[in-house]
Amino acid sequence: MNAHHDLTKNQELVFGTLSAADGPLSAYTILDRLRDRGFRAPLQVYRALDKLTDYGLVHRLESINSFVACAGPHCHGHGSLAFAICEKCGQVEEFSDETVEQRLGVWSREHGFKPTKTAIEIRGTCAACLAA
Amino acid sequence: MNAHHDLTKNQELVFGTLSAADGPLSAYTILDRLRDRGFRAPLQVYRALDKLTDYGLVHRLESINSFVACAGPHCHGHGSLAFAICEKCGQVEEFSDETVEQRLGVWSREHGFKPTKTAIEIRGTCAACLAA
DNA sequence: GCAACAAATGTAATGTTATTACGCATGGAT
DNA sequence: ATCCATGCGTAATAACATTACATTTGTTGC
Repeated sequence: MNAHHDLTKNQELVFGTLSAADGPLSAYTILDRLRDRGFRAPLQVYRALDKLTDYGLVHRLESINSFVACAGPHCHGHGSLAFAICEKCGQVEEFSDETVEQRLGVWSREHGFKPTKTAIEIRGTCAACLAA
Repeated sequence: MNAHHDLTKNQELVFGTLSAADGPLSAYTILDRLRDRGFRAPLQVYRALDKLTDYGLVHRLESINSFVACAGPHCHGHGSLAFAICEKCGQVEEFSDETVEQRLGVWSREHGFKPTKTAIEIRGTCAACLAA
């Protein structure tokens, strides 16, 4: 589940759209951008997104109901990524922190909680927007 | 913004509903539970929830579009709370971790990012459900 | 008290996000 | 060739959230 997947046509289109975008997109925005490639229904997008997130190629930003292409190879092998989302410009920075992961892991172990998916999302204003 | 607020009638009703619930509720579930108290429209709920979250009495769980009453006094004075959400039974545990907060704060400072709201949500299976 | 202003409310309509249901097509594996 | 898993197309609907506008209530200063 970690390396080059053979994406289907729809998955390729959705992934391409997300990769080309300069920020996160909602499923419906993706749909709109793929209308002239034959997309007609939300489900076509959601199905592709499901697989792409399974593969780890795409991340869902829970707090803004949007999706981003994975920032790079660094995100593989990490249990939990973190995102900083600028509410001014919409840009997202993806990062991970060993210590944070570890602390959340400790909490889970101590409480007998078995985690499957972790969301860490900081909303605020990015450096560029603060400067402007 | 930290102590005993005078809640309005609607805020009281919504807060009461959330406090009485044994887990997170969606806005529409709250609406349904308050129909016989005169609630008719989603906005009545959303408006109350906005204030209650401002006051820190209620937290929004971004990853499941739901709301919970604050677990206790410990949550005041914390920048970022964390939640463990059981996908089996729907129970939520609220906690905070100094180290996690600190690490995310460090990242923000180092990247010139000014955070306003942070969501940390672990989804998985709780101890009780694992035992069953 | 009362005018002026801010906050909260009621209601309707609409916008946005996500899923269910059903049938068909495709591509291996036996 | 049949079976089965996966993917696809389409329509309908469910679930979540906001905008707009009119009215009421509450507070402040006079």
